[in-house]
Amino acid sequence: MEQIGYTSGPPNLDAVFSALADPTRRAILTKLASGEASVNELAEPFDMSQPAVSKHLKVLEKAGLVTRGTDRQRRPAKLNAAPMQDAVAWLEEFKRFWTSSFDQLDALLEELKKVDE
Amino acid sequence: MEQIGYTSGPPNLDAVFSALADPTRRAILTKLASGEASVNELAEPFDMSQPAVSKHLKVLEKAGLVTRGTDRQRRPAKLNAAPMQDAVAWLEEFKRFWTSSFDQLDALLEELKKVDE
DNA sequence: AATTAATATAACTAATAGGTTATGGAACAG
DNA sequence: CTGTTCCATAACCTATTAGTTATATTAATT
Repeated sequence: MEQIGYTSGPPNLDAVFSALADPTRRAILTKLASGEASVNELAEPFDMSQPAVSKHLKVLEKAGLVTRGTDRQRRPAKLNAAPMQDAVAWLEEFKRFWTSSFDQLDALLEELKKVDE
Repeated sequence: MEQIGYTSGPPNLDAVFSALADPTRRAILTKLASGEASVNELAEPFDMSQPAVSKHLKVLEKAGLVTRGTDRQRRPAKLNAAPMQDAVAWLEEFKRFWTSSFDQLDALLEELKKVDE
């Protein structure tokens, strides 16, 4: 048994990091953190057309960060933060590895000290 | 006094997330976690030309994730993980906010329960 | 001084991103 | 039915990205 990731399917780090690389999309996600929102609601604060926001939502959907519902004519966007765990996991794994390199360096430096004594 | 960020200058989240969105660049960073490396050393494992790697390094430099040194003709790349803290900070802040929204929802649900009693 | 090695830069290409306006379609409201 | 609201899609534009090959630059070697 092998732990593959926190989300179903392969963790698409490219898509997640890429989705997070745009300030409009980060703002959308932040807004969605307080609850579902319709496309128009999301578009309102931005100096941007409705289709532009729809496109951003599609990018977020492909990254798995957003799902869409149905409520009358509205297709409210809902946050799914799970894929962010993939990003966090990569960063933490990186930090762990990086730190261990540092530890090795520390060990090496300790060795060198001993030789000096 | 206000805490602006963990790195000097404005935390360029766009550049950092964008830099991390490419698998080649993540691999380069991972390699650099074990120590400096020359452009050729970095290019070797990839089926990719040297100029392509130089370009990736430039992207990483602009994101502040890599600095370049000088050693004879080599210009070794060195990891600077600090800007990753900006990404981590955004994700943690997001998680915090998201969680608090959940707490609010919990509180609301508790309220609704009470009304039901 | 000439050659080699390591890297950068230029010029080009194809694909993708991020925006626009215009239009289409589904779900209501009257 | 008719019109309106909400959203998606199409077609288009421009800029950026990620790669290429070819060439220039810089430092070391002989």
